[in-house]
Amino acid sequence: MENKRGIPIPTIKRFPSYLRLLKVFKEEGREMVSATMLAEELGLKPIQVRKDISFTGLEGKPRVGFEVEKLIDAIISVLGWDNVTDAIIIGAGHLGSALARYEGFGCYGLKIVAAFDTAEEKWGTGIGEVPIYPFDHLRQYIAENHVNIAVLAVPADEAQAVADRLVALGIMAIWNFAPKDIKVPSRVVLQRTDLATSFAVLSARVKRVMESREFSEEDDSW
Amino acid sequence: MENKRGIPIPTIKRFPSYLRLLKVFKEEGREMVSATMLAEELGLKPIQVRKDISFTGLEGKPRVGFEVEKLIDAIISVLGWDNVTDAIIIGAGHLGSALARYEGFGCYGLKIVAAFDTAEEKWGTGIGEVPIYPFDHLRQYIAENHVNIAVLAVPADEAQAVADRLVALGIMAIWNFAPKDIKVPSRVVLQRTDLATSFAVLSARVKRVMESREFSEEDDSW
DNA sequence: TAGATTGTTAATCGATTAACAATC
DNA sequence: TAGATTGTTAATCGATTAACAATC
Repeated sequence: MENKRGIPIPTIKRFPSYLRLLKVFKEEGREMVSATMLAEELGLKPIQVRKDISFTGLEGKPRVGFEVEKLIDAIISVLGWDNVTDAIIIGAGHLGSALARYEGFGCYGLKIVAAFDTAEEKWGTGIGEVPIYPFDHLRQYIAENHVNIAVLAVPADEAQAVADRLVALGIMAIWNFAPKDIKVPSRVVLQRTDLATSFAVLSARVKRVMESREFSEEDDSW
Repeated sequence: MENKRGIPIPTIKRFPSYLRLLKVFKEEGREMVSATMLAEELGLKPIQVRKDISFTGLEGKPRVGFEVEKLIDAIISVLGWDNVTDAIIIGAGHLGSALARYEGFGCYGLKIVAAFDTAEEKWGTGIGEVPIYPFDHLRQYIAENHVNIAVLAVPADEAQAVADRLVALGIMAIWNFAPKDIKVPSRVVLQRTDLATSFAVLSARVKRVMESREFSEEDDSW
């Protein structure tokens, strides 16, 4: 049974890694897999993997583990990746285009159906299979195609204004790639993928390693 | 004073948001800012902002807050963004190219100095200012230019092999954008930016909202 | 001065990890 | 059977939050 708060975010974040690995195992014809083995491959602790899996509700067999296929289905199900969801990309610049072409989204049940941009010369063209429309078509497109998710890939200084507009048009979730913290009403799901955040963690860890190396060198002189 | 483990990762992750906002304030000519105000703007709690700032070692003034400029410097310093670090991009596909062109890296003290790709037709060309070299030049380039950080933007099935090679060539940190969990020795800093992880959180939250809406509808019938 | 804000210490909360009985 | 693995319950750990004295 799920707890009131639902599955913990850290667990959710580990699910895609499990899923990728499980798909490899399935390809290899493996039918059962133990938490121990998954943990080994992903550099996690077995108990953590077991705990994570328990949130899917799937039960394993002592001594053998879990059915690969059922585990895949269970994870896909809790993530809500079993139904394809349409999404639009706002901003067809370098990043927006790269995202529009990204094939991995298919695995997540995400389908990019259109891109929108202010640049007139892009209208009517496309990024791979994804057509590019003018900004002004947003309202009509969202209404006609029942799009719930928008991927925001516009410059930082336009992000808030565009988000406001998306919210006004009834968008339910915004995946924000702009390097800007935007505000949306609480009913709208806002997810950030911020390069700065990710790089900050890397920087801090690199800095720590450098400093510990300096210390070791100093220690040598003793 | 820093604790033994260093600054908590959640705090590190919030620093870039503070930094962006502080720069806006600086632009506007504001000299002092309170934790209360930063919290308000970013949707955080004042106490959390104060706690985070305390890790920089900067002291504020009761009633007024912190000096904007000093706070900016303090955050840049703890993140290690005060010195420019050279980095190379491995893989000049759509994502690699978008990353190579990304201007925001400058603010983080990150400079992309070269890209490497296996595709012969790309050699000698460039992405914006960034030259593209063949894979075989990696060893020489890293040795001659003392590059410590590599941005990995290759297909998932090549990621591990390329990472192994980078590690062998003495790379200190790998920023992995490939949708694959790779293994590196513990001395190498590995940072993932995984679209699947980010989207998983979004999906789970969207799913939760949808389910709660279903419940509300059911509730209506009572 | 009065009151907003800081910084510290303690309480709370949530996730991870440990311990261990149940199971095949 | 013996032993590896599961699932649960309790302990630990770390981050967030609350409470409050200190300060300008």
